[in-house]
Amino acid sequence: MPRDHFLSMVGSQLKGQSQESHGQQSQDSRDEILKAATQLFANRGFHETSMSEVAREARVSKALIFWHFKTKEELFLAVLNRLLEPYFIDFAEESRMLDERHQILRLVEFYLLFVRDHANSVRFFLAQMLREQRLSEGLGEQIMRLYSGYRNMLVELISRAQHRGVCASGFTPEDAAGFILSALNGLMIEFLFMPRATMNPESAVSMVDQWLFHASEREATEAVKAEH
Amino acid sequence: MPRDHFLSMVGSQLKGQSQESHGQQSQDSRDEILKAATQLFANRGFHETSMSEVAREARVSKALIFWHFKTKEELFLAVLNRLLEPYFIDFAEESRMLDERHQILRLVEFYLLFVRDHANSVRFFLAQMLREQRLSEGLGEQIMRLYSGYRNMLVELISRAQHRGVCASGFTPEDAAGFILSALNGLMIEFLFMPRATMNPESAVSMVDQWLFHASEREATEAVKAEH
DNA sequence: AGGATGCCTAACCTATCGGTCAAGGTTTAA
DNA sequence: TTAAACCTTGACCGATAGGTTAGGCATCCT
Repeated sequence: MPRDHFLSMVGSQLKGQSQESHGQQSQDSRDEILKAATQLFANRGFHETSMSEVAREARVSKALIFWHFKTKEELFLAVLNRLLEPYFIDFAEESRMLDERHQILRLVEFYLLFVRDHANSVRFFLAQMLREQRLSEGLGEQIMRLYSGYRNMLVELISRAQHRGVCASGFTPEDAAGFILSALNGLMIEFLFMPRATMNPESAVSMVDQWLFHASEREATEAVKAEH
Repeated sequence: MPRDHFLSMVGSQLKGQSQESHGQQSQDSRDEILKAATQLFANRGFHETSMSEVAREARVSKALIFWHFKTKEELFLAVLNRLLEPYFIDFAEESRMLDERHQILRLVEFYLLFVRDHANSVRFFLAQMLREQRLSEGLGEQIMRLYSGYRNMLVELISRAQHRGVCASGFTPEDAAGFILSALNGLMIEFLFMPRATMNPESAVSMVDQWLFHASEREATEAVKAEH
């Protein structure tokens, strides 16, 4: 059943980038600028970051930035793309061999690990989407696509597991997925805002396992480990 | 057991306000300015809003703003206070007569209704805390106090309910409160980001009721209604 | 050789930013 | 009546914002 590449859509990203192949020497400075800009935008946001700062940080003249990117906004969009890259992974690929239960658990674990490991950019995107709709139209769309892609995977997997009778079925797959996502987002919020929150993905995975598959706590822990 | 006013701390707010009683004529213009500034800051954020804009929106000269507030930052803090006011309510007062179960359910309902009715400022505070730590130090503290006040109420109520034997007790009150808060925050996220999310507080309350008190769905619905 | 093109900079431009100032009108109170 | 305190303004200030321009120095093609 080759519904491949649920989450792999690295192409066709935010509008307004489409950077053609330039010469090699320009690529270096362009990268330096992008690196600096990413750093600054992510830590301070769009309006709080000036082009002069970016230029200084990238050790480049301000005019060069405007040679690479027509406007500040275009630079910002390029940065968004850069930050967004790790969000697109090919999940189906790496978990094709697992049964539904382990795929679900892996998916849950993945969400939390991702938030933990990319806390900075997650925080940035959240703030960006809460504020400044204008600049984030494409971004919001993009992230919503990711989000509903993730949700659909969950729904699909739970549905399959239910049909095979290996999963609790006192609810629709949609409701179950919605519930899990709510819980995950709750954990995310806690992690992003409470400095000392530990955010233990293992215990979350174990709770989902108990809830969906009535696994004992011991079983659940082992299930996580078994995924390598 | 008079642990009064869990959430009532309207006094002692953000540093740097302390507005002495001015004459009456000044109060009007001050309010106009605050109203305009609140509007603008909440929709665009601090750096994206200029004093000239505020002046124009309030139909007042820019200099007058600086007569009322020494700096832009001071104006911003005053706005934060204004936005924060509805967050401080005296919950203990209004629910003293209810038993634990209904207090808990009321508390859960309150959280969701509040987020729904103050979506704009919630969104604003969230964005503000995700970005711009500098300006939000006091704010973050303040909100954390509110948040942990809320959590403590939950913990306390669940604990009492457990001791009276009217509440499921396969977990510590702290864990239960943490779980409920995660769920609530998950719903909040969904509501803030998904335009069409319905965010039905009743069904959430009913789920908590079923979970904590093993109430049937029918009972739970009635319990909510019974609170007036 | 020599122009076309690509990469890069110092200097500059205008608009707007947060903030000040000197002065004028209005109350209040002696 | 008059002076002090309060309220309000237009004009102004230096700094910095995003963005432009003219030109220098490579490199490549012919």
